[in-house]
Formats: sequence, C-alpha cells, structure tokens
Amino acid sequence: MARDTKISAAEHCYRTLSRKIIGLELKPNEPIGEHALADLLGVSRTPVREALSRLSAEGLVDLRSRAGVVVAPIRMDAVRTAQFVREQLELAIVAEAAQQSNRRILLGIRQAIEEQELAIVEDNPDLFFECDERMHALYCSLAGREGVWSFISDAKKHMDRVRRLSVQAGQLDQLVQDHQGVLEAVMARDTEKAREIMQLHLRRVMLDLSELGRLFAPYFEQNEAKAEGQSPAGQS
Amino acid sequence: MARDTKISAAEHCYRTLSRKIIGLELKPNEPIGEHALADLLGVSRTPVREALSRLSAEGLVDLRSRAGVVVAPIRMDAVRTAQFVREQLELAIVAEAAQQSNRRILLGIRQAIEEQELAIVEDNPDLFFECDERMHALYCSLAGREGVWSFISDAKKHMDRVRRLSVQAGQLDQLVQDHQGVLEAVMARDTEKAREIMQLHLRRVMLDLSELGRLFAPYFEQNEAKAEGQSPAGQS
DNA sequence: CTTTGCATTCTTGTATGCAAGATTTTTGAG
DNA sequence: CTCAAAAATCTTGCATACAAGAATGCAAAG
Repeated sequence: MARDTKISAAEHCYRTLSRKIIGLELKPNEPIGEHALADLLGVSRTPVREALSRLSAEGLVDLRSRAGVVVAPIRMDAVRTAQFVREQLELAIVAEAAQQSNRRILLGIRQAIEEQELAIVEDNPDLFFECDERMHALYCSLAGREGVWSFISDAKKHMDRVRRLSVQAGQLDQLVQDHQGVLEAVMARDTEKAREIMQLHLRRVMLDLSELGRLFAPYFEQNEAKAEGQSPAGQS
Repeated sequence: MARDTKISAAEHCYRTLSRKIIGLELKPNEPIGEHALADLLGVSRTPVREALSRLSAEGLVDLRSRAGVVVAPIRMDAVRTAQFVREQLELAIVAEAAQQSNRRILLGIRQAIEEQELAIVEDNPDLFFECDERMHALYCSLAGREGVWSFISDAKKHMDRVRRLSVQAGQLDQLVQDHQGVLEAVMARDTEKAREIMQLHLRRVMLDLSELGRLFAPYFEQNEAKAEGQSPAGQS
C-alpha cells in the first residue's frame, strides 16, 4: 500500500500473476478469466490483459482465442529445453566465476546458502527458492555477466514449477550440499570441479521428472489422449 | 490480405514492429507514438499497446512513462550479453548436431547457404539474414533441440541491429565461408572443428563493435554525458 | 437413450473516453 | 536579453463499451 504509485498496474499484474503461477498458487491447466483476475487484482481488464499477453509470450499461460485463458500446463518438451539452456549458461558462468574472486560477492553467496539451510529447517519453500535464485544470480555477478541472469531466469521459469513439485518429495539437503560444493570449488579456483558439481546439481531436478509426470498428471500436458472415454461414469 | 482473419491485430502489430525495429526501418532512439503507430498499422491504440508492452519486455523499445515511446538504443552491454548467451547455446547445439545426420535437414542447410550466396549477389540483406536464421534454426533441429532456437532468437534480437549496421561495411562472403566450413565439419562428424569454426564465426560480428559505436553513435546508448553542459550557446 | 441442431451465455478482442503526468511554449519580470 | 514560472499541449495509463467467436445447455427427432 506504500509503493502503489511507483509501478504501473500492468506491471503489478504481471509480477503477481507470474509469482502465483510459478509458485503453483495458480495450478497448471486451471482456467482463469480476465474478468476474474481483474476483480482479484482490483484493476480493470486492460492491465490484466497486458500482463497475460507477456505471460503468454513466455509460455506461462495459454490464450485460447475467445475461448478462455488457462495456466499453461507443464510441458515436458519445454522443461527439457529449459534444462539444456540453463545448463549451458550456468556452466559457462560458473567456469568464469571460478576465475574471479570478489570477496563481497562470495560472502553473499555463502550467506544465501546459510539462509537456505535455515529455510529448510523452517520448512519455508518460498524462502528456499528465493535464496536459490539469489545465489545463482550472484554467480553471474561474480563472472561479471549480470545480464545473463535474465536469460537463465527466463529459461528457469519453465522448470520452477517442476522443482516446486519435487520439493514435496524432495531431499533439499542434497541441493544445499551441492551449493556448498560449488562454492568451495569456485573459491579454490577449481574450474573443472565447479562445472562438474554444478552440472550434477542442475541435472538433479530432472531425475524424477517422469515420475512427477505420473504423480501430478493433471498438471502436465496431456498427449491428446481423450481421458474421458476410459473412465465410465461410475455413478450407478 | 488473405490471412488477415487468422491472427489477432495485436500479434500483427508485434510482428510488424519487431521486424521494422530489427531491420532498422525504425531507427534506434527514434520516438514513436502509440497513436502514430495505430494510424500506421490501421488499428486502434489497444493492440499497439499490447505489442509495445511485449517489445519493452524484450528490450526493443523503451517505454518512458507518460513521456513517450522510443525505439531502444543499441546497448553495448546488452550486445555483449547476447553474444555470450548465443555463443554458449550455439556451440553446444552444433556439437550435438555434429553427432547426428539427418539427410533432409543437412540438405536444407546446404540450400540455405546457397540461397544466402545468391542474396549477396543480389544485394538483398533481408534475404541474407532470413537465410542465416533459417540455417541456424536448422542446426537446432538437427540436434533434436528445436525449442532452443527460440532462446537463441531472443538473444539474437539484441545483436541483429548491430549486424545490420556492419553489413554496410561488411564482408558477407567471409560469413558464408564460415557457414560452409561449419557444414563440412558437421557432415564429417568433426565436433571440435565445428565448434571452432562456429565460435570464430559468431565472434566475427563483435569485431568492429567499437568502431560501429563511433560510426553510428546516434544509434547507441549515450553514456549519460550531458552534452548540453559542454556546448555553450554559440549564438552571439 | 442417444444424437443433432439451435439458442443462450460467456469470454475474449478491439475501440474509445477520460484523467494524470510530462513536455513544451508562452509570457512576464528582472 | 536572460531566466523563471505558468498555461497549454501532448502522451501515456487505465477504465469502459461493444462486437464477434466459442462453449454450453436444451430441446426435438431418431
């Protein structure tokens, strides 16, 4: 209520919806109407529409022309592509980062890791992911390539929902251990080891992908199989 | 005039403006008004606004709140970042492509290169760049990672205007030779050589960047140097 | 009971109106 | 002539109105 005047309503809509979608607060395949969102966000349809247009370009919502808007289902293809992109970029970044040494940034990374441990204890997924983002972004800074983070971030959006799902079954401790390993390697200027651990780390998310696809089937894109024909109306 | 009904007006606006900006038909730092664009495109301000919103998110236009819209100046930082991102992705792609062999795609690549040579003879920059895009996209297909192209394409947008500028001074022949070299290496399954030539090729664009910054200074972002304080009013 | 065609309702896509902030011009004083 | 302040103009940001297409429900026929 304090900074309402600073950013536009459209931007506010974009950020709020983006956060809600990635945080699974709005569920994949869930129908959302422009009017309903406008009411929810307390604005008119126009800024909502602008936000939806951007989200559609990013692949987070599907605009079905004149037939409604739905939160985009998680698409296996998109996840794999995003993983590839992210891996290439982050590995290159961490390799460059390992050749730099900025005390302040390194300290920030350490702090982020510690805070992330705390987030696990507190069972606070939002904080966990926030720290994760901060840490990875700091590696970009360390490498002197802050701009690259926005590209990684774009790719990550397609994976974040999967990560959220895997949290519910997940071993978060292992991820933090990975982070510590990467940091040690970077501080030791061991480029190869840093890349190695980071690669392992980044691929960990994908391990249970097919299982998640089964567990959370309604969140994933259905392969054109008309499910209704299989389940008879078990009413009688 | 045949497919007007298929895509929305907003999408039409987005594509048209995107093309005009990248093609330097709309010049960097040129002020554009929503109303003027609406008239130009024969629609109302609403779809124009939607397009501008997306273009702003991509960094192709700057929306100065209530003070006008300008075509984004070329930003050196953004170009360097885009170059980094593109290089990482394309090198990984060509390395994977070199381990595949799909006759039809390889043929398509060869065709694109030949058509590109033709474009040089005809002095047709639009065709030249269109072939270039097609070829690079085909390598993504060859690697079985079509989805990656959209990410490369996003990064490329920040470099394309620079490439357009360097065409005017440029040796396009060299670029085509690079392409042929890459194709040969890929067909010979020589991963390392393919990466090597591709890297050289991708970096060629950046060589004259600083010179272009001087030659086309008004197209580039000015470094906050208040020019007015230095030039006294030489009226009297 | 199932199916087909129609009418209703709902949702989006676009146009337009209005208000607020920024820019420019004008006007007046020194 | 210079500078400053205020008014007029311009431009965007948001809300609303309207129209066209899609989905849904209903009724009638087989």
